Amino acid sequence: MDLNRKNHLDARAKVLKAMAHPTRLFIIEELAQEERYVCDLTDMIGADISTVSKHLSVLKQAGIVIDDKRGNQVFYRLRVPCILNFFGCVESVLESQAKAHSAILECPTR
Amino acid sequence: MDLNRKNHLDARAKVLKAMAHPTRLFIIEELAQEERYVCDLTDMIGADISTVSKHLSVLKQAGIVIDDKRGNQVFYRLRVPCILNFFGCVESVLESQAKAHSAILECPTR
DNA sequence: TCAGTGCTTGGCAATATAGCCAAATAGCCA
DNA sequence: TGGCTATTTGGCTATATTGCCAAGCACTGA
Repeated sequence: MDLNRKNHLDARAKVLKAMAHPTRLFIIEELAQEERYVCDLTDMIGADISTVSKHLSVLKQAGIVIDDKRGNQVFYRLRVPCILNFFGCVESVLESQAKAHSAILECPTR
Repeated sequence: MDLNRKNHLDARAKVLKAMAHPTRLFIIEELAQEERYVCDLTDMIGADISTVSKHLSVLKQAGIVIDDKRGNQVFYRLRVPCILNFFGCVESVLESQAKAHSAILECPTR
């Protein structure tokens, strides 16, 4: 396989991997509504604050969110607002699982 | 967090997780062109056939591909052809990493 | 029925991830 | 300065993932 292509696949896989966790998807959805600071998210998620902080750091590393320190709070927001457009097709996959096992599906029109 | 929402996040995370590997992204791209059988893909990827078979099984479990046995070959194809639409936004994330670190980006028009 | 091809599964070692607690850091305000 | 709040980092254990080899299974064709 072409090295250039390999690098590209690696880069895309990293972004997807960062998104591929329920807590991080939750964070992405919330940040799509409005920016939040860490304690905010921690209350909603109900995990240890250090756990939430680490999830945020994964998302930041992947370039999905950016942080903004104000006083002693750190606010996070989406760096790429379209990130949720993403899910039209994920939803199709999920619907397909609920349906007949061999069908090839139409794509959603968005 | 609402249990219903949690289940939904779990389900979406599973699909993303299945996609979040360079070899599996490669397979998805190839299958977007045309169906392939396992040896085909193995040659292109250059890993052990058992490794490729396991990647295919991950994609199948996630509902992303379906298999079709003909003779003693197994052909795979995408179950949800739109899966590649997915990447417009992933590309934005990648471009954003190449650019100024704090910018909020426009979404691609597709 | 037997050998050969194509694919999957089991088992293993190496590596990565998740989540908690405790400790460290940074900024605020008295 | 000292104490407080908000957040990150280090360290740990439990668990999951990856990729190889070897073994097994399914189909084909002589």
